[in-house]
Amino acid sequence: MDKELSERRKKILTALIDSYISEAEPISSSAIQEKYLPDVSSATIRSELATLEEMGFLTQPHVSAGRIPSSKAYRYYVDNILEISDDDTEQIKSILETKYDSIKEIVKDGAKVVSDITNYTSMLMISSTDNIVINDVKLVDMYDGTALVLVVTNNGTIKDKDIKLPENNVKNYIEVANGLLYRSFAGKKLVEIVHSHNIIDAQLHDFKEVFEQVLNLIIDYKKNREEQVVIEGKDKIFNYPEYNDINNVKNFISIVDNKDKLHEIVDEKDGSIEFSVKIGKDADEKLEDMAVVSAKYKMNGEEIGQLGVIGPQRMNYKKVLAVLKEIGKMFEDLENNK
Amino acid sequence: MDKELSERRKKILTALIDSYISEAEPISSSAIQEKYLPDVSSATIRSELATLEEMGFLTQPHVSAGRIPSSKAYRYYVDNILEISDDDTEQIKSILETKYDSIKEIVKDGAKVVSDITNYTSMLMISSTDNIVINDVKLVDMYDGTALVLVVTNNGTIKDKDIKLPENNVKNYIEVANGLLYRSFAGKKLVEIVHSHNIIDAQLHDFKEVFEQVLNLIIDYKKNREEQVVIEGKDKIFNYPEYNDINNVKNFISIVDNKDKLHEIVDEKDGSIEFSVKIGKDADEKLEDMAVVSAKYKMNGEEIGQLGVIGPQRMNYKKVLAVLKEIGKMFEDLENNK
DNA sequence: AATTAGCACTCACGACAAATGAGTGCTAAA
DNA sequence: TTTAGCACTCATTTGTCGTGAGTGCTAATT
Repeated sequence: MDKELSERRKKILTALIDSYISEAEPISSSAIQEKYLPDVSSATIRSELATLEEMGFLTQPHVSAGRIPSSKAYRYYVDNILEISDDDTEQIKSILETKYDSIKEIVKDGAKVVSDITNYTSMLMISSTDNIVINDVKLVDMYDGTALVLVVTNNGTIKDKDIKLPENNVKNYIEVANGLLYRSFAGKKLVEIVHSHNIIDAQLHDFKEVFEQVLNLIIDYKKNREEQVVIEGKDKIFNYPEYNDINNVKNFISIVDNKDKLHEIVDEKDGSIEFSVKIGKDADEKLEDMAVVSAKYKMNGEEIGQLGVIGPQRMNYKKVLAVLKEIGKMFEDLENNK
Repeated sequence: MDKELSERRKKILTALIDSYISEAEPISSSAIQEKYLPDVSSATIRSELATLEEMGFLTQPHVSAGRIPSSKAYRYYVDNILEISDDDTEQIKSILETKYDSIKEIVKDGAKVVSDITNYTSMLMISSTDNIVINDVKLVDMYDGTALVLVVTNNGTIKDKDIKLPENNVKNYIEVANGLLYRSFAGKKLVEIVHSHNIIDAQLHDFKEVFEQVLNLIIDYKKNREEQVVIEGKDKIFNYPEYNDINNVKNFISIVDNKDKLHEIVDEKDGSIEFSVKIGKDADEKLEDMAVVSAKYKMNGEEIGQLGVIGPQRMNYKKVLAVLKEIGKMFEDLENNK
C-alpha cells in the first residue's frame, strides 16, 4: 500500500522531514534542491511535492509557503525509512557512558537521563503490578501493642503503618496470625488478592480485623504503584518554537500533568510491542501536534515499566529511538551479568 | 513609615486592588469614582492616584491607561488593610466541610484540597526532618541470609532494602546487632546521626558493614523526605489572563518544576513565622509578577510541613489566607481530640 | 486649602492600504 | 520526463490615520 514510494520520493520526503525536524520551518522546493537534490531542478521537485501532497504526506500552511510533513509522513518515516546505524548507536552509547557512571544511576533516574540526552520531556511509568507474587506476610512486634506489617514480594518488601493488636497475649497472637497470613497470601499474585475480597470470610473471626488491614495495605500499594509516573524536563518543551503558542503549551501541560491521560496514551493493549511511536491525533485524540515515543522494559522476563519521551511531532525520532534501544541493551547486560 | 496613609487613600488603594484582582485590567479614576467613591469627583481621585503613584504603590502601563497596583501595594494591602472576617472563615469552613468528608482526606492530599478551593496552583512541602527522633533500629530476619532494616521513629517507621548478613549463625548475629544498633541510634535525632559518621569506628569490627548500611539508609531517607514537594493544579494557572503570555508561563513552570527554587522561595529563616506572603521580585528575584502564600503547620509542637499556593501577583490573598488558616485550625482540632 | 469642571494632550489600538517577496502551478519547449 | 519561464497567490511588513480612553494641569469654586 503506502510502501510504494519511488526512491526519489523517499529521498524528498526524508529531506523534508530532516529539515523540518531541525528548522521547524516550511521547506520550499528550491531549498530541497539546493541542499539535498542538486541534480534535478526545483520544478521537478515541485511536481513531486504536488504528488506527495495528494498522497497525504505533506501539507501547505498556505499557497505561497513551503511544505511541512503531516503525521502520516512521520509515520511513514519511522516505519519505512528510518534506520539506526551502528554509528548512531555508538554515539549514544558513548554519551551514556560519559554522562553516567553506572547503569544503576540510569535505572534510578531513568527519566532524567533520557530527558537530558534527547532534550525532550521524558516520562517513566511503572508497569502493572498484577504479576507481583507475595512470598510472605509477617507481623513484627513493635511497641504499645502495635505491630508492623511486612509484605514480602518477589519485587521487594512493602511495609506500611503499624496496626493495632488485641490487648492480651500479644506474642501468641502474632504467631498464630503469621501462620494464617502465610497460608492465605503466600504464593498468590497481587491481582488475585485484590480481586478476592472473600478471603476474609473464610478466616477465623478473631483475626478478621488484622486481615482487613493487611488486605487494605496490599490494595493501596497496588494502586499507588500503578499510578506512579515520573516526568522529567518539562521545561525542555520551550526549546521548540511550536511551544511559543500558548495553546500548545496548555495542551502539553494538560497531558503531562494528567497521569490517567498519559497511561491511556502509552498503554498498549498488545503486550508484545516493545517500541511504541504515536504521532499526532491520528494516534490519539489528545496528541494534536505532538508525538510520544516509548519503550517497554523487561527484567527477568517480567515487564517492569515504560520509559519514553513526549514532544513536538517533528521529533528527532532517530535519536530518541537510539537512546531507548541503547538503554534496553544496558538492561539486558545488567541481567546477564548477574 | 508607609503606614501613614489617609483613610481615603486606603480606600482608593483597596478599591484598586479589589478591582484588579477580579478584573485584571488597569483601573481608571472614573471607574473608581463610579463603583467605590461616588461622593468625590474623578479629578480628586486622579490627584490622589498621582500621589499614590509617587509613593510607589501604583504604576501606569502607559499614560492613557488606568493604574495597576505594584508589588508594594499588595504588600501594604496584606500587611495593613486585609482583614479576615468571621464571615469569610465561616464560608471557607463550610466549603471545606461540604467538599471533604474528613480531615484525614485533607491531610492526605492537602495540596489538592487547597488548589481546588482557591483555584490556584498549590504546593505541599515536607519540613526538615532534623528533629525526628529514632526510637529503635531493628533487623528482621528474612530469607536467603538477608535481613530487613526497620528504623522506628517518632514519626513512623522507615524500612528499606534488605541487607546481607554474614553466613553463619544468623540468629545470634541479629540479636547482637540489634542490641548494638539500639544502643547506637535509639534516642538520637536524625540530624545528629547524619552528622556523626564516626559512630561506625567506635563499633565492633564485625558489624561495621551492617552499620554502614543502616547509616546510609537513614541518610537517604532524610534526603528524600526533604526533597519531597507535591504540586497540584498546575493547569489552573491558565485561568488567569496574565498567563496568556508565554514568558510568564515559562517563568512559572521553571519555578514550579524546580524543587530547589521552591524551597529557596518558601523556606523562612525565621522559624516563628507562620504565614508567609512573598510578592513579586522584591521578595525573590524569581518571583517576577508572581506571589507565593504559604503556611507552616505543626503537630504536637513539631513542624511537619508547609502548604501554600503560587499564582499571579493579583492574587485573592483574602481567600487564600482564610483557607490556609482554616486548615490550620483543623489541625489544632485534630490534635486536641486525640 | 481642598475640590472640581474643563480642556488640551498622549498614546495604545484597530482598520485600512500599499508594497514586498517567497513560493507555487502551469505551460510550452527541450 | 525534465526544465525554464512566467503569471498568480497570499502572508507579512510597513505606514497612515482615526478613535477613544484616560490623564495632567489650570483656573474657578467652596
